[in-house]
Parts: sequence; structure tokens; C-alpha cells
Amino acid sequence: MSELVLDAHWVEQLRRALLRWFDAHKRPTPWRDNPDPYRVWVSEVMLQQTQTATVIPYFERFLARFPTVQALAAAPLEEVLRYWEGLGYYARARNLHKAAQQVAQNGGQLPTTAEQLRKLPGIGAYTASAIASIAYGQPTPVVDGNVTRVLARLLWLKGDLKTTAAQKQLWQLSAQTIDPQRPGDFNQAMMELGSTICTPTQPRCSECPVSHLCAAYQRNQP
DNA sequence: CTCCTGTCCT
DNA sequence: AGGACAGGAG
Repeated sequence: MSELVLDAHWVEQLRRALLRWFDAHKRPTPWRDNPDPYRVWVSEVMLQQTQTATVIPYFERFLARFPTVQALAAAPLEEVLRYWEGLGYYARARNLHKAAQQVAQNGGQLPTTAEQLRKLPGIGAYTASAIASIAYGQPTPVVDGNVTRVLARLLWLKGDLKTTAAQKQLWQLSAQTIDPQRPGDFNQAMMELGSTICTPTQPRCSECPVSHLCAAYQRNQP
């Protein structure tokens, strides 16, 4: 697979337009209002396989009961699972609890790099990078379903995007586009664009802040 | 790499 | 009933 190098001016325009849109249109969420690492972590785990609107009330209740890593670590698993009831994918809650106990054991401070975060149960490549960028301001790229779709349309990437080679290229592209000044906001903006504007079917290109930079839009086939 | 989990859609 | 999804685990 060829090493696609993006045009620096195009990347600069993408960052500006996307962040301007995000500043004006981002959905208010409790973890954005107060993005401490533990809260970002809990939110990212809850957001796996679950939509933002569903997560918000669970997040509020969960954080009210388990406001810190230490509180979560000290709680019985049974109770953690009760607070998770209705969210599904209960392995997420078991892993979160187990990881909280590991973190508490190490002084209660979350690891600060994606590589270290990745070692905790329930934190894979995506979640590690999301926490590192959003909570710690590191320029770590994310690639989820939304980012995949947005990049594929922007750059007119064809073919099966699920293959290992394609995913590898997407991570590499995401690393090129991410704004080093505001990595967490940039990552969130890409994902939010994908979930609200650049949707899988019937994307709302007329409302898209980066349609002028989009190869698919210019070909009239998003 | 394959398998797994609940939900959503057909 | 069956398949797609979306992440992580093994």
C-alpha cells in the first residue's frame, strides 16, 4: 500500500474549518464540560457500541456514585454492574472495574500515554488514543467507524476499508490530519462530523463545513 | 487473525 | 431468523 502524503495546505484548511465548526456545533456532554482523565475514560468505554444520547444519563448516574478511580476500585463489582444495567456489553463494566483496581493500586493516576493506557483491560487501540488526545492533549490519531467514513469520502478512498492494509493507512492518514495544537478537539470533531453530518447514508453535505475539501462531494457521489 | 457481545435492521 | 455493526479479547 502506497504511503499517501497529504497536501499541507489542504490539511491546514481541514483543521481550521473542522475546528471552527466543532466550536460552534459540538454537542454539550458532561465529559466535555469537565474532561478529567477518569471521566474521559468512563465516557469512552460507555460510548463503545452505544450512542451519545443513551450514554449521557448513565454517565451522570455512574459518576455521581463513582466519582473517582478510587471510588470505582473500592466498589463491589455487583454494584458497578447494577449501574451499568441497560447499557449492555457488560464485559465493558467488568474490565473498567478491573482496570480501576489496577490504577488504584498504582497510586490512582491513569497512565498518560496511549501505549501505557493500552495495557489496561477494556482499553484497545482506539480508546487508548482517544483518552491520550482528549484528556492529555497528545497528538495521537484515532480511527473508528466515523473517522474511517469521513476520511474515505474526503480523500476518495476506494475498496474495502476493513482490511488490515486499509486500516493501517487510515491510522497513518489520521496521524497526518490531526491538529497538533488541539488534538483532542480535532479527533472529537472528526467523529462528531461522522455521526451527525457525514452519515453512512444520505450525508448532509449542504451542512458540511469541509465539503469544499471533499473529493467525494466534488464527484457528486458521497 | 478469529471470536465475542447486544443492539439494530431487514 | 439472520446479518451488520464496533470495538476489545484471546
